[in-house]
Amino acid sequence: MALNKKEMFEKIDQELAEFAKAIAHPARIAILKVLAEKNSCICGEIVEVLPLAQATVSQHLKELKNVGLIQGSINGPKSCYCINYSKFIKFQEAFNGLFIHLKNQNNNCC
Amino acid sequence: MALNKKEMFEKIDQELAEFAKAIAHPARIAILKVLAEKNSCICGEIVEVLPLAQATVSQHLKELKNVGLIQGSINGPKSCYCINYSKFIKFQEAFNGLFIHLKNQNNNCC
DNA sequence: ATTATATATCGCAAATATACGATAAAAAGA
DNA sequence: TCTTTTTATCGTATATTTGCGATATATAAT
Repeated sequence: MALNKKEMFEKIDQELAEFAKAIAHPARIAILKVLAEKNSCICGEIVEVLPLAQATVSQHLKELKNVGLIQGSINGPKSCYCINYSKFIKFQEAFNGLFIHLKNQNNNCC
Repeated sequence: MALNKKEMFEKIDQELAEFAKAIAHPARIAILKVLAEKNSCICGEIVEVLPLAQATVSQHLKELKNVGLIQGSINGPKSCYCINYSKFIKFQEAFNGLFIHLKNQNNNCC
């Protein structure tokens, strides 16, 4: 794989793919659900609930943060994470855009 | 990585993650768009449009087919692909389910 | 029958993702 | 100050994904 071919596609498709990748692991979906359900959103609580090591959870949190779906603030030795809803809505719109795009022409031929 | 930890999460999250993975590459999003826009959906036409080799496109088509988002029928030496809209709607519902789940409780704390 | 065309699959190389133990860093508590 | 607690990061092992050339297969065309 000499070159990263992803950059040769439309930016809008790249962004949507990036977001899809962020939620393309059940651990990250579970993390998002925990963050939404709990009032507090301390990293340690997520580690307790998930069947993964602390280092792995930290890595998943980083990925979600990199794509902008969550934000975190350091709170003494603890880290507080929560969902960035505005970013989330943006991606939901992108998804629905794709869905609508695909459903508008129903040329089922096979 | 001794064990595949993905199986330790809820099935509903696993399924959503699987779908997200299918559209987590701009080439596969582009393929879906081409299939939706064109009346015909012959593999060769997709290869022409995408900046990828035929073997690579064939592989992406296989992944989309495996997850059920598209279906294909052999038509002489050519292969005809199209979107499986019922599957697509099912996944759209799964996505919106997650979005609603996350948006209902807006406990933004950081 | 032979050739051309279209697509799937094989085999390989390189890149990326996943997972975790060990350790670093940073603040709270004793 | 020393210890404990909490989290991030480093290093490493393994798995998966991505990409393509070569080849196999199957049909159409000549």
